Amino acid sequence: MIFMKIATWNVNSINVRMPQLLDWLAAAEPDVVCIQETKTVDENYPADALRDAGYESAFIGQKSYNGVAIISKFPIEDVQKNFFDDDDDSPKRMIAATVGGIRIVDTYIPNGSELWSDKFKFKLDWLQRLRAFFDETCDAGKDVLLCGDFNVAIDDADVWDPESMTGKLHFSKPERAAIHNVKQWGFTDLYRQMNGNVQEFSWWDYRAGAWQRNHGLRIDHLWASASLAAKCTGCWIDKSTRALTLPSDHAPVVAEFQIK
DNA sequence: ATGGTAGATACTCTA
Repeated sequence: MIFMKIATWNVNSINVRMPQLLDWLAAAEPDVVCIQETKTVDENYPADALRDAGYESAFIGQKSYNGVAIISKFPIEDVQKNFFDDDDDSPKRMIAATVGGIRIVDTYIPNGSELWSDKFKFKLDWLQRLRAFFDETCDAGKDVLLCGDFNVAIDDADVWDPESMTGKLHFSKPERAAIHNVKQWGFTDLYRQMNGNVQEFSWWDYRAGAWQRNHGLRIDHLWASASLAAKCTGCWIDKSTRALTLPSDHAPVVAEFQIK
């Protein structure tokens, strides 16, 4: 039997988080990690240090903001960076690649800022384009994995206080409808499939003691097509990194698959 | 059209 572990982690600056990332790679031994918010231009991406740790990289970054990477112990094939209708000035929020026969799409879905803002419109539009990307380039009958920082909580069990969160950013009707439309392409939420309706979070704001009070949200997700979901043997949130000094505000989420 | 903190860049924006 051959197992494959695939993780998603918003590291909030790959260069700041590099010591923690290397420690976590050694401890958790994932085969693939989809990384978000690298926050660095490609010239400063730590490809050599990751290669020394046993991981090849595909990455697309920019100054200060955004940036995504897929790192893997196995060969990375057929890399696509951003959508076809993006240009050089577009925020770097998507990278897709094939690893071990699985089409992996790593996304840093826009935060949206405020519900009345242009950035929120951009978030909804970006989610429409993500759905179109799957319609145009992927086969729902094959092994496809969508993962990343979705910046959307799906249901009540994904938020620390559903009542106070309803209608707020990350849990408003329009963004939940837009992410649901992406899911309708043919995805299964692996965390829910493997854990039922338990309440657990993947992100805690740096402010207001959110971590200490467990005021979190589950906004980091791994969604699989039917054939890939059937191979999943476990999915968990690794909260150990969030308790470290100077942590990312997001915890890694891991899924394990039996691929043979 | 809030304050709390963290990160990158250059003292403000984004999350």
